[in-house]
Amino acid sequence: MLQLGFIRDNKEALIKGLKIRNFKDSELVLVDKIISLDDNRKSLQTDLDSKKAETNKLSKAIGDLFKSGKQAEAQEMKGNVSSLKEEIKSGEDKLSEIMKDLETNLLAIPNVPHLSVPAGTKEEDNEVYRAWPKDLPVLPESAKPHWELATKYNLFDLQLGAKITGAGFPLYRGKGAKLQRALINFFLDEADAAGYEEIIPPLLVNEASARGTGQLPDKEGQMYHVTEDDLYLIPTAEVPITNIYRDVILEESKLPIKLTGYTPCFRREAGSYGAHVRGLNRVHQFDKIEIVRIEHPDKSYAAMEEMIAHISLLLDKLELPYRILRLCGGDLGFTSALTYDFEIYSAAQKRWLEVSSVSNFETFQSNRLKLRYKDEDNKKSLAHTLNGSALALARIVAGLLENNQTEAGIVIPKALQPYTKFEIIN
RNA sequence: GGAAGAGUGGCAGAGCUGGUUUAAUGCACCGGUCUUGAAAACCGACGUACCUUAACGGGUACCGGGGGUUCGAAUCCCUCCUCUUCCGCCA
Repeated sequence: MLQLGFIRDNKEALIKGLKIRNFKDSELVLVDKIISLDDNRKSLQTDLDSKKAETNKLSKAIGDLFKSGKQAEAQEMKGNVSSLKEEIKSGEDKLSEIMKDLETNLLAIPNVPHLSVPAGTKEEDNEVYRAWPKDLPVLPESAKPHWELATKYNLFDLQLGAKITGAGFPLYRGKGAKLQRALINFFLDEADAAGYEEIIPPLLVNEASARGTGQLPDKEGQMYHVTEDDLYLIPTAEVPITNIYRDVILEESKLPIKLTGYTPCFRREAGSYGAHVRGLNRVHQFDKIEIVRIEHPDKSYAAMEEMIAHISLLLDKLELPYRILRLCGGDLGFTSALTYDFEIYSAAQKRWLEVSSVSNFETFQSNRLKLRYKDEDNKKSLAHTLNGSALALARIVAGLLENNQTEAGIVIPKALQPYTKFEIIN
């Protein structure tokens, strides 16, 4: 959610940004509507505040009269307050109505895209930020997609997952399970080495947390909802980890804050189906190591570069071909100012698979979280929040299996061998 | 799940028979005096959000959340949440 002050002061920049996001003229009137609602809010509040000040003064006077025994005068004054009270009551009703209206409209405004965000409406418009510098691997015709390899080597079983739970809940077994565990530990160790504090958060969150990071009310249908207790299964560790700092005012010297956490992630992915979701390409439950940063506004983009370097290193160590995309206005998430997607190349499927998404939310998320820092002069400002996957497992596994298949079996990259304790899956 | 108790400013902790509490007091933090420096002592400032003002300043709301009673609520009532202790269940 954007700050009202920002919208008022940067109306032109906001409208320009919304156009990058392909807002139509009919939708752009929202901005003026918000400003005029806020005007109403201000004048109404000024009016209400002065009326309340008046009643406070009168109440005090009544108390003094009672104390000095002037009952009759006190009673008379009581009568004078009642009309004022009625005006306050109706004013408050009106104010809360305006506030509600204002909030609804404010929630419809996405984050302002960073200046580097390219225009565009679809995936193909995303800009290749860093291409894979070498030739893409080519596998023999006999190469198999990962779901066939999984069956051949007994690594994971989608039918069993479906039997136990439903489609999209893979069951890993044997070396497939060990590979998962190895990747999790590898990613966590790398994050630790890069200075991120490890967190094991709750996997279910309450509504306030889901709201804090912006999953609600925007992506309601994406999350599994435990209605009995009104809790949500986390779609990403970003939610519980970032909410550590909900309603917090940090000392500026505490910045930056760097956190990481491994969690399973649950996504309903309502409405997805088809060839692109076969195997591990898109599942309801997958494992992910997330990195989260809370940064000073001046340093958030430098931090973002660091995150990109960190994730690149992981993929280099895993010897996977990858490219980095800068998302266009049409593909950019609602809450993000700038997002880079990492895609690995699956040689068997002959297509790119998204394995990581790194976003800078600037103050969009921290405004809703009420996450601030105060500087030496005690001035409070919203911090910038960023996060990225480092990395998401399911598709990494898909890529490893496919790209590393040989006659002898599937070769485990050197960097991962200390974790798997085996060099080949055969 | 059952019973009892409790939730007050960064922390500790009064107020809780409704009206000099504009939330006492202590500690911590910050500024100052003193000191070669520090400590101690003393003086001062010391929450968050919003409205208003060019600024100084003024105003409103907030004592776990929400609602109610009253001219007036930290204080009374209702409701929800959380924590502590005991019991039950349990990896």
